[in-house]
Amino acid sequence: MKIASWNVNSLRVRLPHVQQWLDNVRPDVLALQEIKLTDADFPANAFADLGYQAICSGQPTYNGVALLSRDEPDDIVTALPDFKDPQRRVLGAKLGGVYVLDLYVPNGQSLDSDKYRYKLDWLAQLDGWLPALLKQQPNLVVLGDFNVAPEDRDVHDPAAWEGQVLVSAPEREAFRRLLGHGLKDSFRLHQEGGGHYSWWDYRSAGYQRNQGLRIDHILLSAPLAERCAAAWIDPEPRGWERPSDHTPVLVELTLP
DNA sequence: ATGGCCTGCAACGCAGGA
Repeated sequence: MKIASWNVNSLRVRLPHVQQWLDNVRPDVLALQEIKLTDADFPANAFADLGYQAICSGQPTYNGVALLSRDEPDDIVTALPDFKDPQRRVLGAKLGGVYVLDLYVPNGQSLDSDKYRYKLDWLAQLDGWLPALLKQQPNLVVLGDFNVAPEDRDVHDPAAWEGQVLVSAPEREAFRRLLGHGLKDSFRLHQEGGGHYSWWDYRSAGYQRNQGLRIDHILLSAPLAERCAAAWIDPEPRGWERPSDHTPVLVELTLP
């Protein structure tokens, strides 16, 4: 079972890339973030033509998440429990033998911003939910745009980024707390080295110079981590014409 | 060099991203 995550930075603009990539890679599940459109405008037919069922939690202009799957989605959730939030950043569903929780974690903007506080509160709320969710759904995949580079090896220039949003100590601690529930960062099950990124700034030719961050992640509960045959980043779409600033991240699970 | 670029919405610049 191949599962992927991609922040597309506007599904309206990126639909041709998503279609092309699905056709090339044929994942069983693709989780999208920053679709930036409403449920009414979601292009479900385009995905149906490629053999994917789709569910979506969208809003105008900002945020928005979606799940594309070959299997019928079940047990759908569209928000963190007990967390009033008009921003659409959460979509969970049982797909085949696994439960996939698609997240678009708040960016935080800067350490002195209200949005940073919101980001930390949001991550704390997620942290509080995980024990119950793991109990309900032992085969759990928590994936998406976490907007956190967990370690310095996930940052092209740690000195330049030190203390900034996406790498600050409280954000990294929040990320480590998620792993404390037994979730594994799938990429690090298979790759120890640095220089592997999922996002490159549009400015300053970041992609061409491989100056990026690894902020998109696929976390696996213990039973799935044991069955993780591969985890990788596909940088190719970032090099296409008019790309998203993120590129897809993937895992291959060997399910019984 | 504390900005560069991209998107959406609306209005001819802003908010937001990361």
